[in-house]
Amino acid sequence: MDEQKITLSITPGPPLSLRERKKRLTQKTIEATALRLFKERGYEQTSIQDIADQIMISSRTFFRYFSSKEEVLVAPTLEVMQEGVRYLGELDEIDSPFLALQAVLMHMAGQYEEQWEIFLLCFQLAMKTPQLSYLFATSQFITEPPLCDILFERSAGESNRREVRLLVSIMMALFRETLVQWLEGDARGGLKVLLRENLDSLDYLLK
Amino acid sequence: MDEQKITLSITPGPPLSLRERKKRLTQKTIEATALRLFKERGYEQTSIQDIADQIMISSRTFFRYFSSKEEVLVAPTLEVMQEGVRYLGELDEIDSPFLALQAVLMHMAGQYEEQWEIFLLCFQLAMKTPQLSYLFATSQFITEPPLCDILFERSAGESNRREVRLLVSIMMALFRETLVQWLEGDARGGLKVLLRENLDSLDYLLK
DNA sequence: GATTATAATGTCATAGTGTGACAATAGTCA
DNA sequence: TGACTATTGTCACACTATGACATTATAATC
Repeated sequence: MDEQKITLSITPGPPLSLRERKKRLTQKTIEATALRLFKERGYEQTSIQDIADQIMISSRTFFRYFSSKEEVLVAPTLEVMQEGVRYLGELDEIDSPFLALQAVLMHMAGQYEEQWEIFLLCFQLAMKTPQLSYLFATSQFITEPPLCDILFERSAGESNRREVRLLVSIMMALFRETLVQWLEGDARGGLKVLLRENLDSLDYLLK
Repeated sequence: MDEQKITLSITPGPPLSLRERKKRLTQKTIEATALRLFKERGYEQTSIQDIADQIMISSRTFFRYFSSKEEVLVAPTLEVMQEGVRYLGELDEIDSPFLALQAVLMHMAGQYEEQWEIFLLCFQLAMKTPQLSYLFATSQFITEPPLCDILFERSAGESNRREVRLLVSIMMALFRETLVQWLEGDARGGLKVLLRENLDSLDYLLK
């Protein structure tokens, strides 16, 4: 399992320089340490200084990797979303935007399932801290525009921009709701299965 | 028009005490002043102290009315959403959750149209400040649960909780997207008309 | 391998957000 | 008027976030 992960992270680009490797390491170390402390003491009870002290960096360095304290919690979601965008861009042919999006969501669901522990932790932290409840929406605003662009380009003629945006926002909402339902059940069971169920419910719900 | 507004705000409850009237006044004064300064100087360039100085209150008092600087921008939206919840609760009969929600959204659209200047300003501020882009989603998390509760109670037997939540989150996403489309066009034209169009698009979009 | 260039980090100073504790003031009700 | 309570102001404080500049580590060139 570990080998596969390593392979996956090496594939893009030439062998990483020492600098790059160190940067990724500190980034991941910050993320892991922050999440651990958030879990142990709570989000608000953990200061940037606490995190920085644990791994012997200055608090200034923290902000060079994450633009805010909250971003640590958003980062994992953002990565999955960007992977989803990449996936859509590499689809061979886009017959229907609706079906293409379904494939993208399924792909993202797979990512969530792989790293379910991290996402469950982020979710539980967000639930405990009202200030963070918007956390799931934030990635959406970054992800929707590129998804719309790709879909509009690749399926032109069939649909206009307004409709594509509407479709994407609805599908992302469905995905977010599915995700929440899954995490509320402590990520037990398959996210993909739940997603399939909710997609199938669409037909008769909107009558 | 003004009389109608006054009537509406007096109707619930007995005549307001001096204290209550003063509280509402300062609340609205803070909101109006903050929005004006945000517009003039920009959101980040306006400190709480700036706002407090303008109306001669202490910055401490600001935080007694708004729990954060951002909340000033969310407050107007929140009011509309709460009004939407109230409206749903007072519907005579809920034949279909889907149709009931359409009525709620139309009602909320009316509120937005009435105060379009405020919402347009909030939208434009959110667009200029990346940190605020999530702003539209935040009200959603407060609104969706009560909507779901009412719908589930009043239409029991026909649908389960999972499906109701799915429906609500999708409809709210549709509304949010419609709202953004409207505000991007500087709130010209009717929001209700646009909402009707987007609702009608639903059928063939999800195929 | 020593020597520049450059990227990353640390240090310091600072503006601003948000909160608790308590004193001072204003409104309420007898 | 006087006692009671809600609201506000003052003060102190911890924390977030950023700019400027010095310091250290890596990269690249000879």
